[in-house]
Amino acid sequence: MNSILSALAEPNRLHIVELLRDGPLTVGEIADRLGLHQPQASKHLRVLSEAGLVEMQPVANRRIYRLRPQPLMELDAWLASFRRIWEERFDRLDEYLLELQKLEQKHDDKP
Amino acid sequence: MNSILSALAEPNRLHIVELLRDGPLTVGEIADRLGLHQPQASKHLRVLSEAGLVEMQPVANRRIYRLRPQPLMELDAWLASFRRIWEERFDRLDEYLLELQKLEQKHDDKP
DNA sequence: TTGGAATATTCCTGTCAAGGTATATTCAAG
DNA sequence: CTTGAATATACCTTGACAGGAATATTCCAA
Repeated sequence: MNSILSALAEPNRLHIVELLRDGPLTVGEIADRLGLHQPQASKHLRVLSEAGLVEMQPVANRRIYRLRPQPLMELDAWLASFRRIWEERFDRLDEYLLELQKLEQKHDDKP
Repeated sequence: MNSILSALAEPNRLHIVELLRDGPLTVGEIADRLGLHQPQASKHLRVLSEAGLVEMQPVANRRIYRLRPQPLMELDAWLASFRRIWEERFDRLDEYLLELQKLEQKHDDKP
């Protein structure tokens, strides 16, 4: 979960993932479209690869990179656990304020 | 989108967000549960706040922090654009290989 | 078999962010 | 008004990471 998020947190890498959403690409094409030098593209792809976000298939000289769905599915599952917050307007602030108040009162009790 | 991801990429901050999923908390409580010093907790909350992931309401001495759904909804929407990839087993690798082959042939044509 | 294209790796450097510590601020209670 | 609790901020140091440039590797074609 964490390696996924930090992989996606880098703007160029996020951009790469978005590029690959439309289909596989070679390193050179990715570097071109992002205006990156080839080594930086390779390095970003390495990070994405270690996070499991992409996989590579060599074809002669080139390396074709494509998305792997699993990490995105994990992220989706994680997000799902928050969905009630916006679907049910789940808040609990009032509840929490009451609890705080109770704690204050207990604190005031002299034993 | 980017500030959201980099905010969540830090393990302690991800943890804070998960804590707040169950309801609002004060800075001190958050620091306690994560085993953080109070200043670090405040700093992480600042980052989360700037990313719009949390909001704060002062109550006397304390600051109560709670989740804000919107950024998580944005993340969800972004993820949605990838959902076809794993729902339809969308791949396009074969397509792409064919395209590559065509390019090779064109490259071989002597004008 | 030699050359050039495509890619990965290495080394260097600068920047940024996180933790630690000290301090400032605000508030309630006595 | 003073004290202590809760929180935010500032400053410093250190480690991680991204970009740049050079180089190694692999493969195809002539």
